[in-house]
Amino acid sequence: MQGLNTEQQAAVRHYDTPLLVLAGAGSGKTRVIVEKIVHLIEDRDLPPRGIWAVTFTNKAAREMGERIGQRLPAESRRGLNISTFHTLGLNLIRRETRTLGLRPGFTVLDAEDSLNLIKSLLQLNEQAAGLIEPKEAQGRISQWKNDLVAPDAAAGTAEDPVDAACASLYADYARQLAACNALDFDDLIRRPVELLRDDPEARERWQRRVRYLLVDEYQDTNASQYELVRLLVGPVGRLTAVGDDHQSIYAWRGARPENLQHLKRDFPRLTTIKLEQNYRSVATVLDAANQLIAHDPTTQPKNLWSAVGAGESHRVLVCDTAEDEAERIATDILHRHFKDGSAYRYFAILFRGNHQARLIEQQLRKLSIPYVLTGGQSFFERAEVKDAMAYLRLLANPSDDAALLRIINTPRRGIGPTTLERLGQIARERDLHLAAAARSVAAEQRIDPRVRHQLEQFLDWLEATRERMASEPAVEAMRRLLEEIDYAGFLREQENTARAAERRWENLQDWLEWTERIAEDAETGESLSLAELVQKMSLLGILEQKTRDQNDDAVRLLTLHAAKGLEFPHVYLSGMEEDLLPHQDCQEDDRLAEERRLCFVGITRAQRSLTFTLTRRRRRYGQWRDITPSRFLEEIEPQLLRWEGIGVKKSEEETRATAEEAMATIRAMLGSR
DNA sequence: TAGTGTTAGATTTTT
DNA sequence: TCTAACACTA
Repeated sequence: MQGLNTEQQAAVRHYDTPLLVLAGAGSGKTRVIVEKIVHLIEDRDLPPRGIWAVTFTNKAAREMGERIGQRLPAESRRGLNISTFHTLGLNLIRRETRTLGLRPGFTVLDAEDSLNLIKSLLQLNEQAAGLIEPKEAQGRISQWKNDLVAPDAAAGTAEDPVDAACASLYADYARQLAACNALDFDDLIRRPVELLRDDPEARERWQRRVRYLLVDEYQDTNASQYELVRLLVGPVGRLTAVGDDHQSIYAWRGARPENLQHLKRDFPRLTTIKLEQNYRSVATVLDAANQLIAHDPTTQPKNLWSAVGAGESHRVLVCDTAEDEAERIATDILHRHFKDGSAYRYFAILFRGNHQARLIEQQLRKLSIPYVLTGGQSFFERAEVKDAMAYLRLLANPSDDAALLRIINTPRRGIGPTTLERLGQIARERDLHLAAAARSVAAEQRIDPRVRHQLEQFLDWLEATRERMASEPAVEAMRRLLEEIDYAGFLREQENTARAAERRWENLQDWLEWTERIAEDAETGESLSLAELVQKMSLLGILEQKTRDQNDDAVRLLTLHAAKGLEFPHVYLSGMEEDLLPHQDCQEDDRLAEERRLCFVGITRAQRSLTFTLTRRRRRYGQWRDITPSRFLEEIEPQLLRWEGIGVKKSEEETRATAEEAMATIRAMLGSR
């Protein structure tokens, strides 16, 4: 309890009724959750395995685990359940596999697999083909799933042809997933909810297991996640929910910030505690944040204050073009790095859209400023990693059609689209998964003998490998598998340069090491089965370890969304312009309010200094457009802002002069050492 | 199956 | 204006 303020202590101690902690930005909410878990174990004598803490990201779960590790010795925290919503769902499904009508070794499809599946189903569905885009259908189906609407119910409520077509596709999709013994991400929440809702015995079993539940970032829960919370906690409601409606920025993907309000409705004995003392930022940063968020009509008022220090007013840099903006940010950082000796990692540049990062990256590179770009999609989508995963998945689950489709001709085995098309037909006719269809075809005359031979060989090889896997560590088997299919050779064939092939091969080596770590990492110490391993890996994503390695001294580039939960001494908020922030597609009330909160999140990331930047004109889709400063700047009191560069239109020459001046400063500083 | 032409669309994203 | 995904052709 040491070092906690009165409200924080109250939140930690509160036990008998459900609790909602409205935790303002930087108010030490993770600390409260961690201390509360310690309190539950040490003072309330709850067994660790009865305590469940749920987060949204693996990163948050890991951090929480680490912080608990610093507070409690291993033996007193053994069995503690700290995980993401999805991992919690997966674990529940694993224990209830049969009850749910799944076979062991079921697959968890990622978004890309699910999209591919939808694409292929779309072609077959006469009602839907041509009428809808795969992405659109995927989004609609996901919405239904998150709202716990079954396919037939969706069909029943569909109001227009597009909706009806989506509903019909939803039915196909559900059927196909069942046939493949596969689940998508949404199912990891939805299936447990349905089970707990419809099966009183299962519900009781789980409510006994969950003696206390803590949920982080409650404003980000969607309808099914909230339902899962309710069902796990039962009517007694041993629950602490921590959240902040001011930081609700994910409504666009199904989050229901009103779930904060619903808690009062569903748990009448709910107690609410507000945390308003901020431990992160100087006063001027909080002033700006408070003033801005006061304009949000959809959220509850909250007033952040801090004892960190007064702080200065915030600069607003008005730049001519986006190039100019990028350059001024870069030179500014360079200046402050050398002049004030601030490490590069103390700076973060935030933006609304990823495309804005491009120019900034260029400028940083030009000035040799080290940076890391968080988020984006590059590493996640690495084909080589997805291929390897698909092999593992297919070995664990022979009916994983998505995995089979991905790798049956990778590397080339002469099994092209025509063959696959025919296989798909046969599979549908006889109600088989693709591998089984291939097996039955191989024994028949319906397909070109050469292709038939290829198929047979592939299936035999797969079977042999599967048997071997039972008696050998998965990673070893996987190494051998990659040799056998000469994946390295395949990469060399694919890539133009040997270097590129080399790099991708190295990615795979990284992946293998990572796999090995996960295989051993099981809490029990015993190694995981292939199916367990694959399931766990599908939820983790290789992204995790990569970002971890990047603790070096570098400027951070992030989207506003990706910045949530982080803090930096010096923050640059770029593109403070109408149509960018707020984004042009978010002019309607609710969405506009969310844009404002996004800006609020950006501001509250700053510990010591905050710099807004904007341009006068920007190229948009090839057209030059005059820019209006963001309305959000007007919602902050003028005396808090220090505008620089208004009315001064910089010439090319002057721009260059700025850069040269910066370089001269640096040379001087380096020379004087 | 690689190579070329055409067209839409261009926010935020975790699991 | 640029890109990426697709459909079509050789």
